[in-house]
Amino acid sequence: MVGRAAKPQAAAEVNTITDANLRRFAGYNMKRAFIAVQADLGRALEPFDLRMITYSALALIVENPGLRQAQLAEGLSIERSNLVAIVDGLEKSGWIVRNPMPNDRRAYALTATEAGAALFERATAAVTEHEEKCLRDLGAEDRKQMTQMLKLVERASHSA
Amino acid sequence: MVGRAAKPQAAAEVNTITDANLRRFAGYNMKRAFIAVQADLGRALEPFDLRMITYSALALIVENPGLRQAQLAEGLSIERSNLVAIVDGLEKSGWIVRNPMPNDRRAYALTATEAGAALFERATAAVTEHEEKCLRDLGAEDRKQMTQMLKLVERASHSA
DNA sequence: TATTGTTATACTCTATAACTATA
DNA sequence: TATAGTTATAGAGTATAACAATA
Repeated sequence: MVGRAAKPQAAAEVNTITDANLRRFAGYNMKRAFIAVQADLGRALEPFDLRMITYSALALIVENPGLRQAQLAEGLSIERSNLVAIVDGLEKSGWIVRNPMPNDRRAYALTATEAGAALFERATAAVTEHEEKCLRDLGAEDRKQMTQMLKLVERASHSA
Repeated sequence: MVGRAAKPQAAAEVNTITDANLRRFAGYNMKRAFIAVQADLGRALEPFDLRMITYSALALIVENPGLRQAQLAEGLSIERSNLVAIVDGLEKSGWIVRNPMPNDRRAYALTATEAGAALFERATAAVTEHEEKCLRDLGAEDRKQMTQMLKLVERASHSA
C-alpha cells in the first residue's frame, strides 16, 4: 500500500489551500495568534534593546527585588543555565545588579537599578501600546474573558 | 546612577515570586497557555512518531491533495528550505508521496498515501483527545468565543 | 549530600543566501 | 528573468550533564 496515493491523482492544480482540518483546534489558533503577537512585540521592544525574554526577566526583577537567579529561572520557566546570558546582558546594560546575598554566599540577589526601573516603565508603555493594537477588535469584557480562559487552559494543560 | 539599586536593599529573602506585572498582558497569558498546550500535544503525538509541525503538514496535504511544497510552506508559515526535511521525513515514513507535476517539471505534487491518510485519522483522534483535556474547563460556547477572539487577535497583530 | 551559579554541548526551530533545473 | 526545490549556514531558544563553591 505504501507509495500509492489515497485518492486518484488530481489532474488539476491546487489553487488556494485551506487549513480547516487544523483551524478546528483551539491549539492551532492559539499558536497562529501567539506567533503574530510575538512578532509585533519584538518590534515594540526593539527600540529598548530588549527581547521578550529579557523584558520578562526585568519585569520579574522589578516586581520581586532581591530574588535569586534560581527563582527567576523558575518564574520564567527556563533552565538556570539558560538564564546566565540573559542576566549577564541586563547587568552589562546597567539595568540590574547582582548583589551578594548576606546569608548565602552561593547566591546573588537580583535588583533593578534606577535606570533599569525607568527603562522598564518606558518599555511597559510600549508593550501596552502593542497590546492595544493586537487586541483592538476585542472589547474590555472580551479581553477579561479571553485572559481568564487562557489561564484555565494553562492550568488544565499542565495537569494533563 | 548605574549600579545603584532602585530601592533600599531588602534584607529579607524573597519567598514566593509573583508575576502580576506580566499577567496583566494577554500576550503573556497566551504564551504560557500555548507552551503548556504544546507540551501536551507533543506527548499526544509521540506514539505516532509525529511532531506538531509534521502533523500540521500532513493535515494540509490530506486536505489539499496535489499541492506544491511552496504552497505547503506558505500554509505552514515556514520557509521552503525548512520544509525539505519535514517532507523528507513524511515521505520516508510512507505517509506521503512526491509525484511529478504534469505541467511543471520543477515542482512536486504532494499527496498522502492510504497509510498516511489512515495515520492522520488516528493521530487526529489523539489530538482531539488532547484538546479535550486542555479545554476541559471551558464550555462549548466559551471554546467558540475563544477561538473567534484568537482569530481576531491574529488578524489584528498581522496588520499591526 | 544538596543547592547556586556556571560552562559546555546538543538539538530544535527559524531565517537567509546561493545553487540547479526548469519556466 | 523568475520560480521550485534544495543545500549550507547561522542565529535564536531550549534541555542535559558536569563542575566549583558553598550550604
